[in-house]
Amino acid sequence: MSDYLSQLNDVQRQAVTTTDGPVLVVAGPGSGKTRVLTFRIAHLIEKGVAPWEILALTFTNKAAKEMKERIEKIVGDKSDKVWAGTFHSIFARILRVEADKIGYPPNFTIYDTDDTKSVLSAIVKELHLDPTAYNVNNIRSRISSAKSNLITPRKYAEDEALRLQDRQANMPQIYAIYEKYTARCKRSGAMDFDDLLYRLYELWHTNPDGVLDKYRAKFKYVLVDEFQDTNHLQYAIVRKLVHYEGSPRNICVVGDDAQSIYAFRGATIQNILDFEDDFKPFGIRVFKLEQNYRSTEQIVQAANEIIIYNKRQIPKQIWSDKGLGQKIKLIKAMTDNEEGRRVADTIVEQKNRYHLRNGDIAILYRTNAQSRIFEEYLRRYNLSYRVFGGLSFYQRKEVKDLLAYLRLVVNPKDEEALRRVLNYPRRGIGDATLDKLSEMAGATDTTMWENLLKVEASTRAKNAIGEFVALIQKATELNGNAHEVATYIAKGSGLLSHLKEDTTVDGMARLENANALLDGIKAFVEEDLETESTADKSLAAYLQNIALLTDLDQADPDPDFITLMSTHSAKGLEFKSVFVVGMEEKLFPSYMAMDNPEGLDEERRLFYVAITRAEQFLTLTYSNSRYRFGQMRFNEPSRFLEEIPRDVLESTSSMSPRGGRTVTEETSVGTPTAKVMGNFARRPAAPSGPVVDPATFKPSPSESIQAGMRVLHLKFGEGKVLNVDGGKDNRIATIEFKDLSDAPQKKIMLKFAKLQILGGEAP
DNA sequence: GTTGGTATCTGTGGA
DNA sequence: AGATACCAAC
Repeated sequence: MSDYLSQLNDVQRQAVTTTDGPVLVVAGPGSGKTRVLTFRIAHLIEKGVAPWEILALTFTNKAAKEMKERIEKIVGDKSDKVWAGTFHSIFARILRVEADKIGYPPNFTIYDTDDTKSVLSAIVKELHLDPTAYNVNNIRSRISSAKSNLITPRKYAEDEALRLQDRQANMPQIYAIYEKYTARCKRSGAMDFDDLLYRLYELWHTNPDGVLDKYRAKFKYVLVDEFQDTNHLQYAIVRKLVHYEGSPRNICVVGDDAQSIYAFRGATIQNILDFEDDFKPFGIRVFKLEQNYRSTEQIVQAANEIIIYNKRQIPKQIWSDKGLGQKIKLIKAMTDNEEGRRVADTIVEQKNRYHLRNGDIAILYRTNAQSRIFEEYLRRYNLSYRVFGGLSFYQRKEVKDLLAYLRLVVNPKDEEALRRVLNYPRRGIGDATLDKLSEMAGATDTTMWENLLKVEASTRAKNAIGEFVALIQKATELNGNAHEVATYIAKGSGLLSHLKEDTTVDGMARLENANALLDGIKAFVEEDLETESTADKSLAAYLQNIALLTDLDQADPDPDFITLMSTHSAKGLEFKSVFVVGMEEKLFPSYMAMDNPEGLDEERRLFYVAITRAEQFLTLTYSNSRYRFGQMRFNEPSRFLEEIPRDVLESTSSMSPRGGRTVTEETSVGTPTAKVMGNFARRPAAPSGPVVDPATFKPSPSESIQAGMRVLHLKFGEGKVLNVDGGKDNRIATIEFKDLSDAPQKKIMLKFAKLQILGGEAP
């Protein structure tokens, strides 16, 4: 397969074939980013680079999976050997091998967010702190961001600025919690999600036995996807690997500042800027992918104009040649219920009129909690759908309980697992005993497990503990595969019979879930048994396999389903028809982000991500009222709706008389939508920009715009055309606006531009 | 220690 | 509204 290069445009091809030295690819939505990444890897392999010398890091399992599949299509089986995966999974893989060098067992447990929160609340209790002031979510995010910025517990304690912030937030003891939490994780042989990064950094930084040099020699080519979503720590790790004296610096990062949506967990687009600076002395090449192959022009135009409202961005102009396409549809509903019904109605209509399949359609929302109403209507209309995100299978209580037993068999130090199941199902070991155990462990720096048989307790408790320990030990001695051990535990612990006792509907669902987990373990043991006789089918291997999974990986009986997911998880996906729902103030943008400009910009980027998922049809919906916190709330339409250019909007409004049918009136295309926009809360337009009175504004034909002219723009006011680039349909003007102090120069696509010529001729 | 009731908080996003 | 946290009674 060598004609793959012909499937690329010029810039893409350069990004693929510039294999050596540092490369930054700025990739707009739908610009073929994954294609560039996968072709680049394939190209490296064809050039003779060994697959295992290539490291490709992504953010989500989904992205990693897609990348691997696409590489396989080009180079075949060799693709297996490429180190492609999420930051967390690749780093976990390395850490398992090197664990002993940093004082961890190779079978270390990975704590998920729930485990972390549970450890934290135990610590808050032990330190006799007020749990209302010490909110575990807040503590967790403080600790997480400390780790992401390479601040150790000791440094934290010495950092006056951080300590002051904590005092002001009424949580002066965070530093102590951080220290205790770190110690407890280590004692439990456990790492949380941040530790998977942090400990790898520590490993490479301290470099015991020259371990870093080993990986530097191994990974000759490094690629990072979604670079705009990396945090300081992730970049520090990557830099350790490729940025050193004598390194060939074969690193390629791909990202889009406009799609950075994880600042809330420490991601920073500063990394892109730093990357440019760090590698400038080493001949960095920058490629911008600006052609969008996904969406029709009006969707691209809307996206371009929205993102202009953001303060900081890398200048680029995304364009499409897919034709104007359909206008963006706007649906206004009176209630959240009506919103659900009308989205379902529109889906039925689109399916009929355009012959769309369910799989062509997605409903995107800001918060997972919004999915319920859409589910109800889709079910009522008999439309097959699937909800992604939210409570995943592995987060359900009954699944976590069984998993906790299994974790304990693999790693008896795991305190969280022990706390979870020592008295579940009930066997008469209460909080008092648990507290005593914890205290003993803390005092002697041993694990709770080691103290189980020594602890002072009632006869009943002591007997129960004895049986419990015997059960776990016996499971360990079984030495069977994952499924044998799991079945033994599920029965022997009384967990299954306990679940069977509950005959309510919910109770039966729980039993089913526990059985589904056992089935899943069985499938794990049996898969590829013939082909890979050497594959590790132990319980430890199973747990490692699932620890970093998020989505429910069940085969769907009906593969043609409508996708329901959060705007965050939609990144990287595309659908013919996309519904972005709940376009309301305090919801999208989220109330959490509304009070600061950075937060608002991130919400806007999130909206940008959402609308650029659409290939042909984009529908935005909002509701006047919705239930939140069990109460009816009234919200204004989202400010983002106002930022969409009116001439790409088509609007539909409705009245739903009590018990009556929906009356739908379509506003004709092209009519100025003042009537609709009149419903919006009025807000100043562009940040600090002047607003031109639309009544007196008369746009000139775009062909007549030439360099040197003075022009008027509806949002940015008066400016001077510095130059005009590109030909025919895709002429792009660089214009300096005198009233925009921050970033006066804007690139504007003339085809869509609303510019009025004020004077000044082409020289 | 367990049970059952009431009070309280939560409800961005994800590996 | 729904889950969890907490408290008094057994």
